[in-house]
Amino acid sequence: MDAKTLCLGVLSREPATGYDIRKAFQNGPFSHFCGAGFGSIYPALRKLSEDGLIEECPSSPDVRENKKIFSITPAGRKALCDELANPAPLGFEIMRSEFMFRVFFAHMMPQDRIQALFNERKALYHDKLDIIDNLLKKNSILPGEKFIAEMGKTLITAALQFLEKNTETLFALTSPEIGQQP
Amino acid sequence: MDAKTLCLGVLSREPATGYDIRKAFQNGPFSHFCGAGFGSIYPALRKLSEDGLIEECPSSPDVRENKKIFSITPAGRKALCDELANPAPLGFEIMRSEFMFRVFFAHMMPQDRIQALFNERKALYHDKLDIIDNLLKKNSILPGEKFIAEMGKTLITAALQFLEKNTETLFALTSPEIGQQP
DNA sequence: ATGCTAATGTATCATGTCGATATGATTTTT
DNA sequence: AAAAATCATATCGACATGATACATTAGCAT
Repeated sequence: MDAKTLCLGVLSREPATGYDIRKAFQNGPFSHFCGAGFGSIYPALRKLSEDGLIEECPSSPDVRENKKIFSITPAGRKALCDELANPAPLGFEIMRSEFMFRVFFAHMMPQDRIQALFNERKALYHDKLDIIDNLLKKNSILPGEKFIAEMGKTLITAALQFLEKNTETLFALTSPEIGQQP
Repeated sequence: MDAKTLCLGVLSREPATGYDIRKAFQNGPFSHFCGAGFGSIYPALRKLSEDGLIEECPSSPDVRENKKIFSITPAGRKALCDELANPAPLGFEIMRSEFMFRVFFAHMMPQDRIQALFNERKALYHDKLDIIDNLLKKNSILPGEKFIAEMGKTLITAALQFLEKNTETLFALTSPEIGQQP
């Protein structure tokens, strides 16, 4: 699932600029299961444009110059449908967590540093929950979108609860004084 | 958190070949929260070697020729500790799921295709649970490792339960006959 | 024995992605 | 009116990914 398909997916909902698309990945409805940066988005938009899957909306006086609003074309919508229905085995299901990597090596870290990690991670989970809760408040939400938002909420809530329940257990098992052990 | 640090982390547990490291990311104790392919691992091992953070074990007659077993050096262990204790804000916490991306657009897909997706994803979750359960059976497991394995188990179980509980809800909300809607 | 398949192992390449950065316009705050 | 935040496009180097190539070893069936 490359950046082109991701952008096409975002644009299938409503016309948007490259900037808007990035927001959809950062804070928006896609933020908890996919993403892309400018370095992927702008090249993708160029290619999609060349292939006629999206097109630039005609400039209008009330829109800032050199701001490019793209909308999906019928061909683009078909391409997205085809890609979605593609029966090839599911590709990525990737969980990458620097938090987990660090906690994995808890025995090599000073305990106050682990504590800080936990607090930081809990705060981030709360932020993500807020984003999702806002999504769920919209009444225009489609079934698939709703399902995925609720799935995200469930997973993040589970992570949060796990952290809250098991923090003390971990601390009890790691000695406070151990920091560097070369 | 780059490939070098990831490899260093794996090697801090026991000496390993590039191939072993990849297995640790694919099926091993790191498989549910980080990863890297050969294209990242071998260059990382070369650089770590150049920097003296790991070293190649001397060849022995009972080990196959041109098989390179690396072990972490004291300098490498120190570098890992420093990196782990680094108080810079946590970097990645990335969830990328092609499954979620597709289900998000459930209204554009034939219902039997969604059903197939669900089954495929459930099977993968079960595989991952098996891997983690095997990790938890080892009695040499360290506290951090155990914590992360149990966190992974919790998250995957939550995902699985969510899918099982809510499949029917989603199906009820998406019309069976809708496939392509251009 | 012999052939066959799967697993082990190192390595590289084209392509794509990430994070940082540059640049400037517009809006909001002070 | 100045300052700060946000909006918006774009590119660059460094790195990651997935595919592929190639060779060895182990198991195992015929």
